[in-house]
Amino acid sequence: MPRLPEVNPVKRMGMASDFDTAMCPVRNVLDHISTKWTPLILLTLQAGPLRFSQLHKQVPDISKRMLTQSLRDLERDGLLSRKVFPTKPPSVEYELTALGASVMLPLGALVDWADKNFEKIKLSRQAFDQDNEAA
Amino acid sequence: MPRLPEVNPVKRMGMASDFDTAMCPVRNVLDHISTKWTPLILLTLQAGPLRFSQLHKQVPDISKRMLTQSLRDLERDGLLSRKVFPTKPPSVEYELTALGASVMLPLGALVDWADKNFEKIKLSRQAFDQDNEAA
DNA sequence: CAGGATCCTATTGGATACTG
DNA sequence: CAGTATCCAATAGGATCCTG
Repeated sequence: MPRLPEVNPVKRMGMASDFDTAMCPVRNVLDHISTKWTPLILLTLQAGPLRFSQLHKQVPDISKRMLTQSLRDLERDGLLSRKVFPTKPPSVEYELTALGASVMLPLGALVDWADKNFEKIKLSRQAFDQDNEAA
Repeated sequence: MPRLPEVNPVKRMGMASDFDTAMCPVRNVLDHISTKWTPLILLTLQAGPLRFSQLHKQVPDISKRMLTQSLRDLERDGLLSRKVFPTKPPSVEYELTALGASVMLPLGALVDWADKNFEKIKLSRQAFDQDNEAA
């Protein structure tokens, strides 16, 4: 997903642009929600507001760089709020907004689905890989 | 997302592995469902089975390469079936499985959410970008 | 503490050409 | 038709160092 300057890259110039991806909510919204990290972050914040370092500990394996970037994306989309407390050293608290909380309904359902069907999927993968051992 | 050999890359050796990502359904399942293309493909197949070329036309902008790869992934996870008809030239039909159909409930809800909140999100982005024009 | 900046590697993914 | 193979450009993302 591109960062801030959301341009519409029409690759095949002169071909009378076929489809405006910037107009498509599925692409435009889901691309931000369904990255490697965002579901984990949103899920973690569902229990309540957390500071940067707390999040860093609770989301396994994420780097500071990606955490910062993901948090900025989510803040920009209005899914969470960022409050800076002028302590020294500063502390910053992240919290789901109403919009962010609202996405957790469908997103939570998807996570539940993943939980319930994980075994089934692993079996399917095994079977598929065995069939393709004609390599 | 890695292809077939799903190994667990423990980067910091000797550090007593902290977290097994292969055990986490959110990572393991959602990473496959929430890519750039999979939601579009599943959504398209919801209306009924389609052949490769039909899918290629109906999913905007996807390349043959990525379509093939995404279809393989979804087949491996058991979300869709692939039926080859021995015609000449061959035709191949893709269809949602029961499992694939079942994921469309939460996934469809997420898409609906994206639709409903797209405007709100675009406004939030505008506001955010304007505030940050202190660059 | 919460990041920003930089560097560098790995992965993603498009374009193109070829095949049963 | 439905891919596979190859090459190459763009992006993601980790590691490290620096700062108010």
